[in-house]
Amino acid sequence: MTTYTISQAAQASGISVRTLHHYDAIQLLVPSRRSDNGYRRYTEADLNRLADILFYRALGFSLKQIDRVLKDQTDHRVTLLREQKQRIDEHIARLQAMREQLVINLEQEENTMKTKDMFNALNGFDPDQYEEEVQQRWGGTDAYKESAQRTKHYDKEDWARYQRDADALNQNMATLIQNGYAATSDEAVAVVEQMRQLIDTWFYPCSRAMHAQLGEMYVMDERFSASYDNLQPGLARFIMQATAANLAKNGE
Amino acid sequence: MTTYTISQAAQASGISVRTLHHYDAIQLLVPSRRSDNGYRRYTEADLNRLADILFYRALGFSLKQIDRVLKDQTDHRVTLLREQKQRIDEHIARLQAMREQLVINLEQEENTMKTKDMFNALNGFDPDQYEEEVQQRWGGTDAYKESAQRTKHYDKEDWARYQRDADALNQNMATLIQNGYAATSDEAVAVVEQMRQLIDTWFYPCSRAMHAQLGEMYVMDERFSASYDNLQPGLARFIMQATAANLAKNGE
DNA sequence: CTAAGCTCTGACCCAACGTCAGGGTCAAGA
DNA sequence: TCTTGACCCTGACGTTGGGTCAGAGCTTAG
Repeated sequence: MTTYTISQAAQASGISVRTLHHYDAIQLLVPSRRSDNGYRRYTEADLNRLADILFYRALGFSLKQIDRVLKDQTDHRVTLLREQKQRIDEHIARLQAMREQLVINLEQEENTMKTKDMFNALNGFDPDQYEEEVQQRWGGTDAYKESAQRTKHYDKEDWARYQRDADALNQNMATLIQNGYAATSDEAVAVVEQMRQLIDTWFYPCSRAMHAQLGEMYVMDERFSASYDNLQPGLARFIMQATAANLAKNGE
Repeated sequence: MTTYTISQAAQASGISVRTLHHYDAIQLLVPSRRSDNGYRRYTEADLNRLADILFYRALGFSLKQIDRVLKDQTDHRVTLLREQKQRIDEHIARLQAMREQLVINLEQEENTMKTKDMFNALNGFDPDQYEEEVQQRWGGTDAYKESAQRTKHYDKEDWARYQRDADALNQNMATLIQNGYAATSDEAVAVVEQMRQLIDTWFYPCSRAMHAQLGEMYVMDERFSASYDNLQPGLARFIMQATAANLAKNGE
Protein backbone atom coordinates (compact mmCIF):
# COMPACT_ATOMS: atom_id res chain seq x y z
CA MET A 1 0.00 0.00 0.00
CA THR A 2 1.39 3.34 -0.99
CA THR A 3 1.44 5.99 1.66
CA TYR A 4 2.38 9.66 1.69
CA THR A 5 4.50 11.73 4.01
CA ILE A 6 2.94 14.73 5.64
CA SER A 7 4.54 17.20 3.26
CA GLN A 8 3.41 15.16 0.28
CA ALA A 9 -0.12 15.07 1.60
CA ALA A 10 0.02 18.79 2.24
CA GLN A 11 1.32 19.62 -1.17
CA ALA A 12 -1.11 17.31 -2.91
CA SER A 13 -4.06 19.04 -1.30
CA GLY A 14 -2.71 22.54 -1.21
CA ILE A 15 -2.68 23.04 2.54
CA SER A 16 0.07 23.52 5.11
CA VAL A 17 1.83 20.88 7.14
CA ARG A 18 0.74 22.74 10.25
CA THR A 19 -2.87 22.32 9.20
CA LEU A 20 -2.42 18.57 9.02
CA HIS A 21 -0.78 18.63 12.43
CA HIS A 22 -3.79 20.52 13.66
CA TYR A 23 -6.30 18.11 12.14
CA ASP A 24 -4.41 15.27 13.74
CA ALA A 25 -4.39 17.01 17.11
CA ILE A 26 -8.15 17.59 17.09
CA GLN A 27 -8.72 14.07 15.75
CA LEU A 28 -10.36 15.30 12.60
CA LEU A 29 -7.89 13.47 10.41
CA VAL A 30 -5.62 10.99 12.17
CA PRO A 31 -3.26 9.35 9.69
CA SER A 32 -3.84 5.61 9.51
CA ARG A 33 -0.26 4.80 10.30
CA ARG A 34 3.00 6.04 11.69
CA SER A 35 6.31 4.76 10.44
CA ASP A 36 8.82 3.39 12.93
CA ASN A 37 10.45 6.74 13.47
CA GLY A 38 7.11 8.26 14.39
CA TYR A 39 6.49 10.02 11.09
CA ARG A 40 2.86 10.34 9.97
CA ARG A 41 1.95 8.20 6.96
CA TYR A 42 -1.17 9.11 5.03
CA THR A 43 -2.98 6.44 3.02
CA GLU A 44 -5.17 7.05 -0.02
CA ALA A 45 -8.21 6.67 2.22
CA ASP A 46 -6.79 9.38 4.45
CA LEU A 47 -6.38 11.65 1.44
CA ASN A 48 -9.94 10.97 0.40
CA ARG A 49 -11.18 11.96 3.79
CA LEU A 50 -8.99 15.03 3.61
CA ALA A 51 -10.55 15.94 0.29
CA ASP A 52 -13.98 15.69 1.89
CA ILE A 53 -12.83 17.83 4.78
CA LEU A 54 -11.51 20.52 2.47
CA PHE A 55 -14.67 20.37 0.43
CA TYR A 56 -16.88 21.12 3.39
CA ARG A 57 -14.38 23.63 4.68
CA ALA A 58 -14.68 25.47 1.40
CA LEU A 59 -18.41 25.56 1.99
CA GLY A 60 -17.79 27.40 5.23
CA PHE A 61 -18.41 24.58 7.69
CA SER A 62 -16.43 24.68 10.93
CA LEU A 63 -14.08 21.80 11.60
CA LYS A 64 -16.37 20.56 14.34
CA GLN A 65 -19.30 20.55 11.97
CA ILE A 66 -17.26 18.79 9.32
CA ASP A 67 -16.47 16.04 11.78
CA ARG A 68 -20.17 15.53 12.37
CA VAL A 69 -21.06 15.72 8.70
CA LEU A 70 -18.54 13.05 7.82
CA LYS A 71 -19.70 10.77 10.62
CA ASP A 72 -23.36 11.16 9.78
CA GLN A 73 -24.04 8.86 6.91
CA THR A 74 -25.89 10.83 4.23
CA ASP A 75 -29.15 11.14 6.12
CA HIS A 76 -28.77 14.16 8.29
CA ARG A 77 -26.46 15.70 5.69
CA VAL A 78 -29.18 17.41 3.74
CA THR A 79 -30.34 19.16 6.88
CA LEU A 80 -26.82 20.26 7.63
CA LEU A 81 -26.32 21.56 4.13
CA ARG A 82 -29.56 23.48 4.33
CA GLU A 83 -28.59 24.97 7.65
CA GLN A 84 -25.25 25.99 6.28
CA LYS A 85 -26.89 27.63 3.29
CA GLN A 86 -29.11 29.48 5.72
CA ARG A 87 -26.11 30.72 7.66
CA ILE A 88 -24.35 31.85 4.53
CA ASP A 89 -27.43 33.65 3.29
CA GLU A 90 -27.65 35.53 6.54
CA HIS A 91 -23.98 36.32 6.43
CA ILE A 92 -24.31 37.65 2.90
CA ALA A 93 -27.26 39.77 3.94
CA ARG A 94 -25.27 41.28 6.77
CA LEU A 95 -22.34 42.04 4.51
CA GLN A 96 -24.59 43.60 1.94
CA ALA A 97 -26.04 45.88 4.57
CA MET A 98 -22.51 46.89 5.53
CA ARG A 99 -21.70 47.49 1.91
CA GLU A 100 -24.67 49.80 1.51
CA GLN A 101 -23.68 51.80 4.53
CA LEU A 102 -20.15 52.05 3.26
CA VAL A 103 -21.31 53.32 -0.10
CA ILE A 104 -23.50 55.92 1.54
CA ASN A 105 -20.62 56.99 3.71
CA LEU A 106 -18.27 57.16 0.81
CA GLU A 107 -20.65 59.38 -1.08
CA GLN A 108 -20.89 61.71 1.85
CA GLU A 109 -17.16 61.85 2.32
CA GLU A 110 -16.62 62.39 -1.36
CA ASN A 111 -19.01 65.30 -1.34
CA THR A 112 -17.26 67.02 1.49
CA MET A 113 -14.00 66.18 -0.24
CA LYS A 114 -15.19 67.89 -3.38
CA THR A 115 -16.28 70.90 -1.42
CA LYS A 116 -12.97 71.04 0.28
CA ASP A 117 -11.26 70.74 -3.04
CA MET A 118 -13.20 73.51 -4.59
CA PHE A 119 -12.12 75.59 -1.68
CA ASN A 120 -8.64 74.26 -1.98
CA ALA A 121 -8.53 75.06 -5.66
CA LEU A 122 -9.10 78.69 -4.90
CA ASN A 123 -6.76 78.52 -1.99
CA GLY A 124 -4.32 76.43 -3.87
CA PHE A 125 -4.56 72.78 -2.90
CA ASP A 126 -3.79 70.28 -5.58
CA PRO A 127 -6.97 69.72 -7.53
CA ASP A 128 -5.59 67.04 -9.81
CA GLN A 129 -7.87 64.32 -8.61
CA TYR A 130 -11.10 66.23 -8.87
CA GLU A 131 -10.49 68.03 -12.08
CA GLU A 132 -14.02 67.77 -13.44
CA GLU A 133 -15.93 70.05 -11.16
CA VAL A 134 -13.11 72.28 -10.02
CA GLN A 135 -11.83 72.91 -13.51
CA GLN A 136 -15.27 73.57 -14.87
CA ARG A 137 -16.16 76.12 -12.26
CA TRP A 138 -12.88 77.83 -11.60
CA GLY A 139 -10.38 76.65 -14.15
CA GLY A 140 -10.64 79.80 -16.29
CA THR A 141 -9.95 82.35 -13.58
CA ASP A 142 -6.60 84.01 -13.18
CA ALA A 143 -6.62 83.30 -9.48
CA TYR A 144 -6.94 79.60 -10.16
CA LYS A 145 -4.01 79.62 -12.53
CA GLU A 146 -1.78 81.60 -10.22
CA SER A 147 -2.70 79.42 -7.31
CA ALA A 148 -2.06 76.25 -9.25
CA GLN A 149 1.35 77.60 -10.25
CA ARG A 150 2.49 78.57 -6.81
CA THR A 151 1.25 75.63 -4.85
CA LYS A 152 2.92 73.13 -7.08
CA HIS A 153 6.06 73.46 -5.02
CA TYR A 154 4.54 73.45 -1.57
CA ASP A 155 5.26 70.48 0.64
CA LYS A 156 3.45 68.91 3.55
CA GLU A 157 4.84 71.27 6.12
CA ASP A 158 3.86 74.28 4.08
CA TRP A 159 0.31 73.02 3.97
CA ALA A 160 0.28 72.27 7.65
CA ARG A 161 1.57 75.75 8.45
CA TYR A 162 -1.07 77.35 6.31
CA GLN A 163 -3.76 75.17 7.79
CA ARG A 164 -2.76 76.15 11.29
CA ASP A 165 -2.86 79.87 10.54
CA ALA A 166 -6.20 79.58 8.75
CA ASP A 167 -7.71 77.60 11.59
CA ALA A 168 -6.55 80.16 14.10
CA LEU A 169 -8.20 82.99 12.16
CA ASN A 170 -11.45 81.08 11.83
CA GLN A 171 -11.34 80.45 15.52
CA ASN A 172 -10.79 84.15 16.21
CA MET A 173 -13.77 84.98 14.08
CA ALA A 174 -15.93 82.43 15.87
CA THR A 175 -14.94 83.97 19.19
CA LEU A 176 -15.99 87.39 17.96
CA ILE A 177 -19.43 86.02 17.11
CA GLN A 178 -19.72 84.40 20.49
CA ASN A 179 -18.90 87.69 22.16
CA GLY A 180 -21.53 89.58 20.21
CA TYR A 181 -19.30 91.61 17.89
CA ALA A 182 -20.87 92.82 14.66
CA ALA A 183 -19.50 91.74 11.30
CA THR A 184 -18.92 95.40 10.52
CA SER A 185 -17.00 96.04 13.73
CA ASP A 186 -13.36 97.03 13.50
CA GLU A 187 -12.42 93.79 15.22
CA ALA A 188 -14.16 91.59 12.66
CA VAL A 189 -12.79 93.63 9.79
CA ALA A 190 -9.31 93.30 11.22
CA VAL A 191 -9.56 89.53 11.30
CA VAL A 192 -11.02 89.28 7.83
CA GLU A 193 -8.21 91.45 6.55
CA GLN A 194 -5.76 89.00 8.02
CA MET A 195 -7.61 86.25 6.25
CA ARG A 196 -7.25 88.11 2.98
CA GLN A 197 -3.55 88.58 3.53
CA LEU A 198 -3.14 84.94 4.27
CA ILE A 199 -4.60 84.06 0.89
CA ASP A 200 -2.52 86.78 -0.65
CA THR A 201 0.75 85.45 0.67
CA TRP A 202 0.06 81.78 0.19
CA PHE A 203 -1.87 81.52 -3.05
CA TYR A 204 -2.63 84.40 -5.31
CA PRO A 205 -3.00 88.20 -5.27
CA CYS A 206 -6.33 88.67 -3.56
CA SER A 207 -7.80 92.17 -3.54
CA ARG A 208 -10.45 93.19 -1.01
CA ALA A 209 -12.97 93.18 -3.81
CA MET A 210 -12.03 89.69 -4.74
CA HIS A 211 -12.16 88.60 -1.15
CA ALA A 212 -15.69 89.98 -0.93
CA GLN A 213 -16.66 87.84 -3.91
CA LEU A 214 -15.09 84.86 -2.24
CA GLY A 215 -17.06 85.65 0.91
CA GLU A 216 -20.22 85.62 -1.08
CA MET A 217 -19.36 82.24 -2.39
CA TYR A 218 -18.92 80.90 1.09
CA VAL A 219 -22.54 81.66 1.74
CA MET A 220 -23.98 80.72 -1.62
CA ASP A 221 -22.61 77.27 -1.75
CA GLU A 222 -24.20 75.18 0.93
CA ARG A 223 -21.33 72.82 0.96
CA PHE A 224 -18.96 75.61 1.92
CA SER A 225 -21.19 77.23 4.43
CA ALA A 226 -21.96 73.92 6.04
CA SER A 227 -18.31 73.32 6.84
CA TYR A 228 -17.90 76.82 8.20
CA ASP A 229 -21.10 76.76 10.16
CA ASN A 230 -20.02 73.49 11.57
CA LEU A 231 -17.31 75.36 13.39
CA GLN A 232 -19.69 78.10 14.52
CA PRO A 233 -23.27 78.70 13.40
CA GLY A 234 -23.53 81.74 11.17
CA LEU A 235 -19.78 81.92 10.57
CA ALA A 236 -19.99 81.79 6.78
CA ARG A 237 -22.43 84.68 6.58
CA PHE A 238 -20.48 86.60 9.21
CA ILE A 239 -17.29 86.33 7.22
CA MET A 240 -19.08 87.40 4.06
CA GLN A 241 -20.39 90.52 5.75
CA ALA A 242 -16.97 91.25 7.16
CA THR A 243 -15.33 90.99 3.73
CA ALA A 244 -17.88 93.49 2.44
CA ALA A 245 -17.23 95.82 5.38
CA ASN A 246 -13.51 95.49 4.78
CA LEU A 247 -13.98 96.52 1.16
CA ALA A 248 -16.21 99.44 2.13
CA LYS A 249 -13.91 100.74 4.84
CA ASN A 250 -10.53 100.22 3.30
CA GLY A 251 -11.18 100.30 -0.42
CA GLU A 252 -9.98 97.85 -3.06
CA MET B 1 -20.46 67.14 34.25
CA THR B 2 -22.64 64.07 34.10
CA THR B 3 -20.87 60.77 33.82
CA TYR B 4 -22.03 57.20 33.41
CA THR B 5 -21.11 53.98 35.16
CA ILE B 6 -19.87 51.13 33.05
CA SER B 7 -23.16 49.28 33.13
CA GLN B 8 -25.03 52.41 32.14
CA ALA B 9 -22.67 53.00 29.26
CA ALA B 10 -23.05 49.38 28.23
CA GLN B 11 -26.81 49.41 28.37
CA ALA B 12 -27.05 52.74 26.56
CA SER B 13 -25.07 51.42 23.64
CA GLY B 14 -26.30 47.85 23.68
CA ILE B 15 -23.00 46.14 24.35
CA SER B 16 -21.63 44.12 27.27
CA VAL B 17 -19.66 45.37 30.23
CA ARG B 18 -16.94 42.94 29.28
CA THR B 19 -16.65 44.61 25.91
CA LEU B 20 -16.02 47.95 27.59
CA HIS B 21 -13.43 46.30 29.79
CA HIS B 22 -11.83 44.96 26.66
CA TYR B 23 -11.84 48.31 24.87
CA ASP B 24 -10.25 49.82 27.93
CA ALA B 25 -7.62 47.10 28.07
CA ILE B 26 -6.60 47.58 24.44
CA GLN B 27 -6.74 51.35 24.85
CA LEU B 28 -9.42 51.75 22.25
CA LEU B 29 -11.74 53.51 24.67
CA VAL B 30 -10.23 54.55 27.98
CA PRO B 31 -12.83 56.26 30.16
CA SER B 32 -11.89 59.86 30.90
CA ARG B 33 -12.12 59.41 34.63
CA ARG B 34 -12.20 56.96 37.48
CA SER B 35 -14.10 57.65 40.66
CA ASP B 36 -12.33 57.41 43.97
CA ASN B 37 -13.17 53.76 44.42
CA GLY B 38 -11.60 52.96 41.05
CA TYR B 39 -14.83 52.62 39.11
CA ARG B 40 -14.79 53.69 35.47
CA ARG B 41 -16.73 56.87 34.71
CA TYR B 42 -17.71 57.50 31.11
CA THR B 43 -18.32 61.08 29.95
CA GLU B 44 -20.56 62.13 27.08
CA ALA B 45 -17.45 62.52 24.94
CA ASP B 46 -16.54 58.93 25.77
CA LEU B 47 -19.97 57.79 24.69
CA ASN B 48 -19.62 59.68 21.44
CA ARG B 49 -16.36 57.97 20.74
CA LEU B 50 -18.01 54.68 21.62
CA ALA B 51 -20.78 55.41 19.13
CA ASP B 52 -18.15 56.00 16.46
CA ILE B 53 -16.40 52.78 17.40
CA LEU B 54 -19.60 50.79 17.15
CA PHE B 55 -20.43 52.45 13.87
CA TYR B 56 -17.19 51.37 12.25
CA ARG B 57 -17.43 47.99 13.92
CA ALA B 58 -20.80 47.55 12.24
CA LEU B 59 -19.08 48.29 8.95
CA GLY B 60 -16.80 45.36 9.57
CA PHE B 61 -13.64 47.20 10.55
CA SER B 62 -11.35 45.46 13.03
CA LEU B 63 -10.79 47.18 16.34
CA LYS B 64 -7.23 47.98 15.33
CA GLN B 65 -8.45 49.59 12.13
CA ILE B 66 -11.08 51.54 14.03
CA ASP B 67 -8.40 52.95 16.27
CA ARG B 68 -6.53 54.20 13.23
CA VAL B 69 -9.64 55.52 11.53
CA LEU B 70 -10.60 57.57 14.57
CA LYS B 71 -7.10 58.99 14.94
CA ASP B 72 -6.80 59.88 11.28
CA GLN B 73 -8.65 63.10 10.83
CA THR B 74 -11.01 62.80 7.85
CA ASP B 75 -8.33 62.78 5.17
CA HIS B 76 -7.15 59.23 4.99
CA ARG B 77 -10.62 58.06 5.96
CA VAL B 78 -11.94 57.93 2.44
CA THR B 79 -9.15 55.59 1.49
CA LEU B 80 -9.88 53.39 4.47
CA LEU B 81 -13.56 53.29 3.65
CA ARG B 82 -12.79 52.35 0.09
CA GLU B 83 -10.44 49.61 1.20
CA GLN B 84 -13.06 48.26 3.56
CA LYS B 85 -15.64 48.24 0.80
CA GLN B 86 -13.16 46.33 -1.31
CA ARG B 87 -12.69 43.73 1.42
CA ILE B 88 -16.40 43.35 1.89
CA ASP B 89 -16.99 42.96 -1.82
CA GLU B 90 -14.44 40.19 -1.93
CA HIS B 91 -15.94 38.56 1.11
CA ILE B 92 -19.38 38.67 -0.48
CA ALA B 93 -18.03 37.17 -3.66
CA ARG B 94 -16.50 34.29 -1.73
CA LEU B 95 -19.70 33.64 0.16
CA GLN B 96 -21.72 33.72 -3.02
CA ALA B 97 -19.45 31.11 -4.52
CA MET B 98 -20.01 28.95 -1.43
CA ARG B 99 -23.70 29.47 -1.73
CA GLU B 100 -23.70 28.29 -5.32
CA GLN B 101 -21.80 25.16 -4.40
CA LEU B 102 -24.20 24.50 -1.57
CA VAL B 103 -27.19 24.80 -3.85
CA ILE B 104 -25.64 22.43 -6.34
CA ASN B 105 -24.92 20.00 -3.55
CA LEU B 106 -28.36 20.27 -2.14
CA GLU B 107 -29.85 19.47 -5.51
CA GLN B 108 -27.69 16.39 -5.77
CA GLU B 109 -28.54 15.21 -2.28
CA GLU B 110 -32.18 15.82 -2.87
CA ASN B 111 -32.06 13.64 -5.94
CA THR B 112 -30.52 10.76 -4.09
CA MET B 113 -33.01 11.38 -1.32
CA LYS B 114 -35.81 10.94 -3.79
CA THR B 115 -34.36 7.67 -4.91
CA LYS B 116 -34.10 6.48 -1.37
CA ASP B 117 -37.64 7.55 -0.80
CA MET B 118 -38.92 5.65 -3.74
CA PHE B 119 -37.30 2.65 -2.23
CA ASN B 120 -38.68 3.54 1.12
CA ALA B 121 -42.14 3.99 -0.28
CA LEU B 122 -42.12 0.43 -1.47
CA ASN B 123 -40.56 -0.71 1.73
CA GLY B 124 -42.75 1.49 3.76
CA PHE B 125 -40.96 4.60 4.86
CA ASP B 126 -43.03 7.71 5.19
CA PRO B 127 -43.23 9.25 1.76
CA ASP B 128 -45.22 12.30 2.79
CA GLN B 129 -42.53 14.78 1.97
CA TYR B 130 -41.72 13.51 -1.48
CA GLU B 131 -45.16 12.81 -2.73
CA GLU B 132 -44.61 14.02 -6.29
CA GLU B 133 -42.39 11.39 -7.77
CA VAL B 134 -43.20 8.55 -5.43
CA GLN B 135 -46.92 8.93 -5.81
CA GLN B 136 -46.66 9.23 -9.54
CA ARG B 137 -44.66 6.09 -10.00
CA TRP B 138 -45.98 3.85 -7.30
CA GLY B 139 -49.02 5.46 -5.77
CA GLY B 140 -51.49 3.30 -7.68
CA THR B 141 -50.11 -0.08 -6.68
CA ASP B 142 -51.69 -2.19 -3.98
CA ALA B 143 -48.35 -2.74 -2.36
CA TYR B 144 -47.90 0.97 -1.94
CA LYS B 145 -51.28 1.38 -0.31
CA GLU B 146 -50.80 -1.52 2.05
CA SER B 147 -47.37 -0.34 2.98
CA ALA B 148 -48.56 3.20 3.57
CA GLN B 149 -51.31 1.86 5.81
CA ARG B 150 -49.15 -0.32 7.95
CA THR B 151 -46.18 1.93 8.41
CA LYS B 152 -48.27 4.81 9.62
CA HIS B 153 -48.04 3.43 13.13
CA TYR B 154 -44.39 2.48 13.20
CA ASP B 155 -42.16 4.45 15.49
CA LYS B 156 -38.46 5.19 15.49
CA GLU B 157 -37.48 1.96 17.14
CA ASP B 158 -39.46 -0.05 14.66
CA TRP B 159 -37.64 1.60 11.83
CA ALA B 160 -34.29 1.08 13.51
CA ARG B 161 -35.03 -2.59 14.07
CA TYR B 162 -36.03 -3.07 10.47
CA GLN B 163 -33.00 -1.19 9.26
CA ARG B 164 -30.73 -3.39 11.34
CA ASP B 165 -32.22 -6.60 9.96
CA ALA B 166 -32.11 -5.34 6.40
CA ASP B 167 -28.51 -4.23 6.76
CA ALA B 168 -27.56 -7.62 8.12
CA LEU B 169 -29.09 -9.45 5.16
CA ASN B 170 -27.40 -7.14 2.67
CA GLN B 171 -24.17 -7.80 4.43
CA ASN B 172 -24.73 -11.55 4.24
CA MET B 173 -25.32 -11.26 0.56
CA ALA B 174 -22.18 -9.20 0.08
CA THR B 175 -20.19 -11.86 1.90
CA LEU B 176 -21.56 -14.54 -0.40
CA ILE B 177 -20.35 -12.55 -3.41
CA GLN B 178 -16.94 -12.12 -1.86
CA ASN B 179 -16.69 -15.86 -1.31
CA GLY B 180 -17.57 -16.67 -4.88
CA TYR B 181 -21.06 -18.08 -4.43
CA ALA B 182 -23.38 -17.96 -7.44
CA ALA B 183 -26.63 -16.00 -7.32
CA THR B 184 -28.45 -19.22 -8.07
CA SER B 185 -26.76 -21.11 -5.23
CA ASP B 186 -28.89 -22.40 -2.40
CA GLU B 187 -27.10 -20.04 -0.03
CA ALA B 188 -27.93 -16.94 -2.03
CA VAL B 189 -31.49 -18.06 -2.54
CA ALA B 190 -31.84 -18.64 1.18
CA VAL B 191 -30.76 -15.11 1.94
CA VAL B 192 -32.96 -13.57 -0.70
CA GLU B 193 -35.89 -15.52 0.68
CA GLN B 194 -35.20 -13.98 4.06
CA MET B 195 -35.19 -10.59 2.42
CA ARG B 196 -38.57 -11.29 0.93
CA GLN B 197 -39.97 -12.37 4.25
CA LEU B 198 -38.63 -9.23 5.85
CA ILE B 199 -40.62 -7.14 3.41
CA ASP B 200 -43.55 -9.43 3.91
CA THR B 201 -43.65 -9.00 7.66
CA TRP B 202 -42.82 -5.34 7.80
CA PHE B 203 -44.61 -3.81 4.87
CA TYR B 204 -46.89 -5.66 2.51
CA PRO B 205 -47.58 -9.18 1.25
CA CYS B 206 -44.70 -9.79 -1.09
CA SER B 207 -44.82 -12.88 -3.27
CA ARG B 208 -41.68 -14.34 -4.80
CA ALA B 209 -42.88 -13.14 -8.19
CA MET B 210 -43.30 -9.66 -6.84
CA HIS B 211 -39.92 -9.79 -5.20
CA ALA B 212 -38.41 -10.76 -8.54
CA GLN B 213 -39.97 -7.65 -10.04
CA LEU B 214 -38.59 -5.61 -7.25
CA GLY B 215 -35.15 -7.14 -7.85
CA GLU B 216 -35.36 -6.09 -11.46
CA MET B 217 -36.10 -2.59 -10.37
CA TYR B 218 -33.00 -2.52 -8.24
CA VAL B 219 -30.93 -3.05 -11.35
CA MET B 220 -32.91 -0.94 -13.76
CA ASP B 221 -32.84 2.21 -11.77
CA GLU B 222 -29.31 3.48 -11.55
CA ARG B 223 -30.12 5.38 -8.46
CA PHE B 224 -31.04 2.18 -6.67
CA SER B 225 -28.25 0.05 -7.94
CA ALA B 226 -25.71 2.70 -7.12
CA SER B 227 -26.59 2.59 -3.45
CA TYR B 228 -26.46 -1.22 -3.40
CA ASP B 229 -23.29 -1.43 -5.39
CA ASN B 230 -21.79 1.04 -3.05
CA LEU B 231 -21.96 -1.62 -0.38
CA GLN B 232 -20.54 -4.27 -2.70
CA PRO B 233 -19.95 -4.05 -6.43
CA GLY B 234 -22.47 -6.13 -8.33
CA LEU B 235 -24.77 -6.52 -5.36
CA ALA B 236 -27.86 -5.14 -7.06
CA ARG B 237 -27.56 -7.48 -10.02
CA PHE B 238 -26.71 -10.38 -7.73
CA ILE B 239 -29.85 -9.85 -5.69
CA MET B 240 -31.97 -9.59 -8.80
CA GLN B 241 -30.63 -12.90 -10.06
CA ALA B 242 -31.23 -14.46 -6.67
CA THR B 243 -34.84 -13.28 -6.57
CA ALA B 244 -35.35 -14.87 -9.97
CA ALA B 245 -33.74 -18.11 -8.79
CA ASN B 246 -35.90 -18.07 -5.71
CA LEU B 247 -39.00 -17.75 -7.86
CA ALA B 248 -37.83 -20.55 -10.17
CA LYS B 249 -36.92 -22.95 -7.37
CA ASN B 250 -39.69 -22.35 -4.91
CA GLY B 251 -42.58 -21.13 -7.02
CA GLU B 252 -44.76 -18.12 -6.45
C1' DC C 1 -25.67 43.36 60.46
C1' DT C 2 -26.42 41.24 56.32
C1' DA C 3 -27.70 40.38 51.71
C1' DA C 4 -28.15 42.25 47.07
C1' DG C 5 -26.28 44.50 43.37
C1' DC C 6 -22.67 47.04 41.60
C1' DT C 7 -17.61 47.25 40.57
C1' DC C 8 -12.74 45.74 40.14
C1' DT C 9 -8.68 42.68 38.33
C1' DG C 10 -6.87 38.39 36.79
C1' DA C 11 -7.14 34.33 34.28
C1' DC C 12 -8.69 30.75 31.27
C1' DC C 13 -11.49 29.58 26.93
C1' DC C 14 -13.02 29.49 21.84
C1' DA C 15 -11.29 28.66 16.27
C1' DA C 16 -7.97 27.67 13.08
C1' DC C 17 -4.15 27.71 12.43
C1' DG C 18 1.01 30.69 11.94
C1' DT C 19 5.28 30.80 13.77
C1' DC C 20 9.11 29.75 16.33
C1' DA C 21 12.13 26.63 19.32
C1' DG C 22 14.58 22.60 20.42
C1' DG C 23 15.57 18.24 18.88
C1' DG C 24 15.37 13.58 16.08
C1' DT C 25 16.03 11.05 11.22
C1' DC C 26 17.85 10.07 6.94
C1' DA C 27 20.33 10.17 2.62
C1' DA C 28 24.01 12.19 -0.04
C1' DG C 29 28.44 14.31 -0.64
C1' DA C 30 33.47 15.51 1.03
C1' DT D 1 33.18 8.95 8.73
C1' DC D 2 31.59 13.21 9.39
C1' DT D 3 28.76 16.84 7.92
C1' DT D 4 25.16 19.15 5.64
C1' DG D 5 20.52 19.83 4.28
C1' DA D 6 15.96 18.44 3.92
C1' DC D 7 12.30 16.46 6.45
C1' DC D 8 9.96 15.12 10.64
C1' DC D 9 8.50 15.44 15.62
C1' DT D 10 6.31 17.81 19.91
C1' DG D 11 5.40 21.79 22.70
C1' DA D 12 4.15 26.32 23.30
C1' DC D 13 2.84 31.04 22.46
C1' DG D 14 0.26 34.59 19.47
C1' DT D 15 -3.86 36.11 17.06
C1' DT D 16 -9.28 38.30 17.34
C1' DG D 17 -13.17 39.79 20.11
C1' DG D 18 -14.83 39.12 23.62
C1' DG D 19 -17.56 35.09 27.17
C1' DT D 20 -17.32 33.27 31.51
C1' DC D 21 -15.96 32.48 35.96
C1' DA D 22 -13.47 33.53 40.51
C1' DG D 23 -12.22 36.15 44.40
C1' DA D 24 -12.76 40.41 46.47
C1' DG D 25 -14.21 45.42 47.51
C1' DC D 26 -18.08 49.15 47.82
C1' DT D 27 -22.58 50.83 48.67
C1' DT D 28 -27.21 50.69 49.96
C1' DA D 29 -31.64 49.01 51.55
C1' DG D 30 -33.95 46.15 54.87
